[in-house]
Amino acid sequence: MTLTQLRYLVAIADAGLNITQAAERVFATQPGLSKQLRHLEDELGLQMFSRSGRSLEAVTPAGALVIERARKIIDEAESIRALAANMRHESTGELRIATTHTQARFVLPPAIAKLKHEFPDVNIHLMPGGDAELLELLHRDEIDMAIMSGTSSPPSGYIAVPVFDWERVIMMPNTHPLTDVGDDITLSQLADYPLVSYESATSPDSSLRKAFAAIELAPRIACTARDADLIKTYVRAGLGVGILAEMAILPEDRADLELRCIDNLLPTCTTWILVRQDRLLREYALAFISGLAPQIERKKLPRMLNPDEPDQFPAPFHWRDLHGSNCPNS
Amino acid sequence: MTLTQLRYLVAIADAGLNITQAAERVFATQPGLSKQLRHLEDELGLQMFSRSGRSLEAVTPAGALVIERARKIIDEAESIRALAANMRHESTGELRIATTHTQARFVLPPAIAKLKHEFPDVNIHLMPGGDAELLELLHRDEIDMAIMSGTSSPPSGYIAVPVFDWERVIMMPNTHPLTDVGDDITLSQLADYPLVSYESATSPDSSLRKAFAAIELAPRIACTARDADLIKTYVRAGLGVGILAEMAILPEDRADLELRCIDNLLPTCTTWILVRQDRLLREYALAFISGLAPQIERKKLPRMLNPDEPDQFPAPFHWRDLHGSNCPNS
DNA sequence: CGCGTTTACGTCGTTCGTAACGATA
DNA sequence: TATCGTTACGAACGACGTAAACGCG
Repeated sequence: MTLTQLRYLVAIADAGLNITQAAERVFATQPGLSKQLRHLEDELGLQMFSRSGRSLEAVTPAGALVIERARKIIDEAESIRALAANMRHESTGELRIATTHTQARFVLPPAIAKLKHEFPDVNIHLMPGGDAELLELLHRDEIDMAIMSGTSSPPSGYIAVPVFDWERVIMMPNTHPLTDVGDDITLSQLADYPLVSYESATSPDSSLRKAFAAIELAPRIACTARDADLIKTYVRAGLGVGILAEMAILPEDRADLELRCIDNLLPTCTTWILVRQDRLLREYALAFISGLAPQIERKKLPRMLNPDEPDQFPAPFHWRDLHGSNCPNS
Repeated sequence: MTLTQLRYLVAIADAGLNITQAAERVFATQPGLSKQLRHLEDELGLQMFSRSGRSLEAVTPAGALVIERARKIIDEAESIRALAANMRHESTGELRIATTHTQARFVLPPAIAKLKHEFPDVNIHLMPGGDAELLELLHRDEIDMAIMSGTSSPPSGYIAVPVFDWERVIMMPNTHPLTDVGDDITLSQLADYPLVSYESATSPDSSLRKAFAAIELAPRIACTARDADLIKTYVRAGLGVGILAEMAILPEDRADLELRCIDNLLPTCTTWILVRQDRLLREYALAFISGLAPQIERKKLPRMLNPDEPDQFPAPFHWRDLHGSNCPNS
């Protein structure tokens, strides 16, 4: 059993049992992986994958157990490498962040700029995606951290660093009938108009749907997008009332769009940074986290990320307390 | 970085930074380990050990972190091998148990006989030792499990399976003055005579000493031994009153020795099986555990030993409830 | 001078890539 | 026929052990 064999094994598992594709991902040749897989299976005396003909069909129960442990091993090995790089005060490397559009476009830029300033030789890769995709990337270890939001508790199985709380606001053209209602708009009034919001609003357990369901109404979602800029475009086009994150509001939006805060209508969201357990982060990744979440002391961060001694994270700030309110009616 | 390098690294650490000795333990040559250590250090770009001249002096802080993770890795690798052997229903292997003399002599024999009957091809190694040595062996991964007892909670950092509860009894020659006192002997009466007990009684935080300290007396320990048979010998020789585990009483002891139960004088002891976390046990090791601790269902055992889902262990039986009482006065 | 580490060197095993082959949809 | 996995083979590398040299107590 070698580390290489285990790395190949999980690569094959992660590539959906396609050895050729797995070989590309680990920068090796397909026969190499085939042979190493066979060697591993010979040594352990059991098949990791069930075969039909020559191609891999499914992961065997035994294989699943082995893969699970193999992941831990390569995780720890990667941690050793990261640890060594940290000890050498190496300031080059990669930082792969998967996140939603709103975070990438409106929240992360200052933190990334700061990071680039402190660590100019770090390559930052931003990967946009929906929540499920982010978790999948994190699980497959293709990213260092995922940054995502939610109204309830964060997904388990990862370390979740609370970054900040935020509210949703509504947005409509100046000419929209709802502008005459005044400052305090209700959910039932909102239910009268088509809405434009994030893709996640289509999920039946989204906080938006649940809020409407609580008063026995259902929102009419005219269209959805992952992209806050697209939502604004459709709102401007008159497709409906936009519901989006307060971070997404730019000063110039106020020129032609009417904003309203609806803090009491929808639950507060929290943005988390998700990190794999037992994965040691590079120095610059820690710097990035504490740059994004200033309530967390930089030097306490390593201990907080250690799953063995679960130090509690401090309560996050509210976005508004740091960046001011975008709400004329609050 | 290879698994071999990591194995060599922890071997060197465990051998007290003596590469030659480490080489013997891993069945390799000393230059081989030297070179692999150097390669690892070169690749990681940092020294695992500080050198003075040509010999290793101490573990560097970075080295300690690496070794810690390396241990996890070889642990997981070992688990994969064990898992594979289990899946193949292989019934050969080694079971290395470190335990105290009392357990080995009076408690384990039936369980070991049963194990040998079920798995005739398993080699069982029993290693006697004091509590500290057992923990050290367990930490160094030279044994599969440690079986030891205590009155308070078990040592942390390991999985502790409670096996059974037991009491201490006192033992003296027929001619001893205390035999006239009657059934209810008190601590202050005991304090009048020299005692013979286990080595652990010399420790200032032993439950024996603490029990005496609670009534502001100190026991006079005439002599101590790890070995219950030795304690009996010295009691027979008239050196003092023996205090030992009720499991250590044999029927023939009643012929020339007087026994008394002192359940209310000293706290109840619990015997635990200690297992390393994240270490997968072989099938026969699980069979041994459930043979020793019948209150634990065999099929629930794997889940209970998984540190991720801490299933509670059932409360252990009392020794007496399974094996009858050795006490004339109870 | 003994103990322990390093260096040097030759051998052996293993890994890896290229290329050809085979099976499958 | 395109795709994917296996087999074959040769080259290169790396690991290992033996033997000798080096420092240190």
